[in-house]
Amino acid sequence: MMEVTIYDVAEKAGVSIATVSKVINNTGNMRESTRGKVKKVMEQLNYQPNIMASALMGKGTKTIGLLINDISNPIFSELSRIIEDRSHEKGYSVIICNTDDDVEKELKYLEVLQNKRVDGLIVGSSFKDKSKLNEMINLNVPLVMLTHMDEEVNASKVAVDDYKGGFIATEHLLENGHRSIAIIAELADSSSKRIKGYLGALESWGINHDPMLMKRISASVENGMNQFLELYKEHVENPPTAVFTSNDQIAIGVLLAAKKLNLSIPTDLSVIGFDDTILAKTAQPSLSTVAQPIAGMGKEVVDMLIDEIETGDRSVKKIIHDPTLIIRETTKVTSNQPCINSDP
Amino acid sequence: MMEVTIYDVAEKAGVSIATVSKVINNTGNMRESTRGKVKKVMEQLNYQPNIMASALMGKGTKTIGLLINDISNPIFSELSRIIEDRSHEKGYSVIICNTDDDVEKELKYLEVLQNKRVDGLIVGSSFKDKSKLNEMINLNVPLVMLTHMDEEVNASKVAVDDYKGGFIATEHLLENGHRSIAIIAELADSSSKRIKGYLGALESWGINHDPMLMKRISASVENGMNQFLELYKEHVENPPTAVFTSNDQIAIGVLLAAKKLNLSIPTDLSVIGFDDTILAKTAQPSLSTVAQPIAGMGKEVVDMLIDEIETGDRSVKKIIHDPTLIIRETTKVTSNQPCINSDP
DNA sequence: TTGAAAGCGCTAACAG
DNA sequence: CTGTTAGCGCTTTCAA
Repeated sequence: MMEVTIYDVAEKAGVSIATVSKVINNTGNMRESTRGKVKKVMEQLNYQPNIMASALMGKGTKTIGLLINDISNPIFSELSRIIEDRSHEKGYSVIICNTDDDVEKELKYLEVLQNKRVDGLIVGSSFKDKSKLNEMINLNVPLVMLTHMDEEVNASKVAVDDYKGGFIATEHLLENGHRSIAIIAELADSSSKRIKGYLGALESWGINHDPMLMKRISASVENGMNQFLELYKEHVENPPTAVFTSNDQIAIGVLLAAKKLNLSIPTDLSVIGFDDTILAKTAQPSLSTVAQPIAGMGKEVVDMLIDEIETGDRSVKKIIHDPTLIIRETTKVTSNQPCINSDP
Repeated sequence: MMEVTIYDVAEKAGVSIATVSKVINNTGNMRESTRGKVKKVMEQLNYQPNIMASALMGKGTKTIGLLINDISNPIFSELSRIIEDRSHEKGYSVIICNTDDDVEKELKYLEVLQNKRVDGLIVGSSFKDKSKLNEMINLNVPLVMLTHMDEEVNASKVAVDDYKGGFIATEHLLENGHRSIAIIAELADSSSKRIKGYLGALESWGINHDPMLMKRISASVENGMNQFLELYKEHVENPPTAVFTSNDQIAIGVLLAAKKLNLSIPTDLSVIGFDDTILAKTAQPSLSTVAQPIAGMGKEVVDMLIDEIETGDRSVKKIIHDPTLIIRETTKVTSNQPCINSDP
């Protein structure tokens, strides 16, 4: 059951291994008949070039590393799907790494990826140790950031304008008459920008921000639910009429909590999420949210990375997409009456 | 920015590369002081052994291939998370491949994975070309099937008892008084077993199966919705009172369709899904479903595979899990009145 | 206890 | 147009 090597095809085709190598890589000149003969033998023998060997010779591994927080989070699984598809189309495989926003894991994965000699990296998690990332960049490893716009990292990036996303979400709520708007955000860099957008919108409407209405948690449906339950308990006498969450998972949690509390949506409580994942579309009532152009971003990020890999061009590019407000049922104004204004 | 190699370490430590190799692999005997000295130098130089080179020498690549239909499907993203975690714990990386149940892609990925010399394969999609899989097995490639129990493939497997799952879901519906139960199943092997379970339950209750109530589609929320809309149109005068779907996504689609049709759940229509993904938990009303022990299965499958890889033991093992019926709101009997019986 | 040397499968000058 | 040859970084006898 020995692997068939370049020597086997060379022998069977009656040529040298150099010739075979040339037909594999489509390089050099040679008689068409020779090329054809070799190709035929390769097929007959079902020959598969050993990437390890060619990688050893300085060719790439045709593999990229994808660092994300957690693939089971719909935003990441949807992104990963696009990324894997596009990479595969272009002849690359992708190794996934779930960092869980954990410094140890981030470093460990970077190390693993490094000694597997991946051709490039897509960093889709808010990396804790930016210096390590810059170190990789200095090592000339192609690397592009996805979704996270850390200015400290000197790499190409594709992301959505998080500030704007937070702003339009909050503004939408304000336009619907809400004045007491809570925010539950996850503990990640991108969320900070969304929070700033929220703050910015409040300010531009001249509304004071109540720090008690801002909570930070790690992203999960359950945490979202528990956090809102708690927040509500803290404000029973004067609960917020709307809540903006930094992602859909948390928003779904809020919806679940609202159900427990017997609050009707959107009358008693309006909710708006972020990401426009499948969860937003399938929620009942369907979830208003801020959409990121997932498909486009996923494609761009691999195109940028592969371009860096193949051309060697390391110039830093940034693509920032505008987020889109998706209004669904959780923020619909059901009557002409705006929500009860809880402004003092 | 040259890579540091075993030669650099050897030179700086004043030993031969053979010695360095031995400390890398923790093999051979040598003076403790030598080992310590070499280790120190490796750290100083931040030396990372090149896996390509050692793979060339017949050592593994510490990489496994994961073939699934579509990572953006929650059941697969949840499974992948577990699988990647466990693999990483054991020192392996995982390359994901979305086959989309497409023969071409399956074959293409197999080829790619093969010439990347992955150490083993987890096949979590219903592979069309079983012979190709058996071919890999004959090539002595460690391979374990996940979720799919194709008897034609001679490999170890971990799966859930799909027949039983279909049976208990349907039986639950029957116990709730339903007699006209539709089934919408995806076009995959595992679904066939679920369908057989459905048929078996009907039969054991002496209910005739109406072929018009059975539909096959590819899995997605949208397809589920459209299919149910169509099915309903075909049966306006006498619609089914319950529907069993072969996965949660389709069930969510049915829920969405029911909303459009103004059917109240579970009174007018009861729905039960399969998989117990996040979609089932967050649906409103929450979705009854058949749970697979995702976490356990994910762990088992990598443990089995890595065991095959590392021990060389190719004996075929099968682990079949019992599914669990999860009753939530979409099949709750809300009053003492059972559903209207549409039996002739 | 250590090292010299052969070779894994492939690429890339360089010769012929 | 084709082949010879010298490595790529590592592992593994085998000898010292």
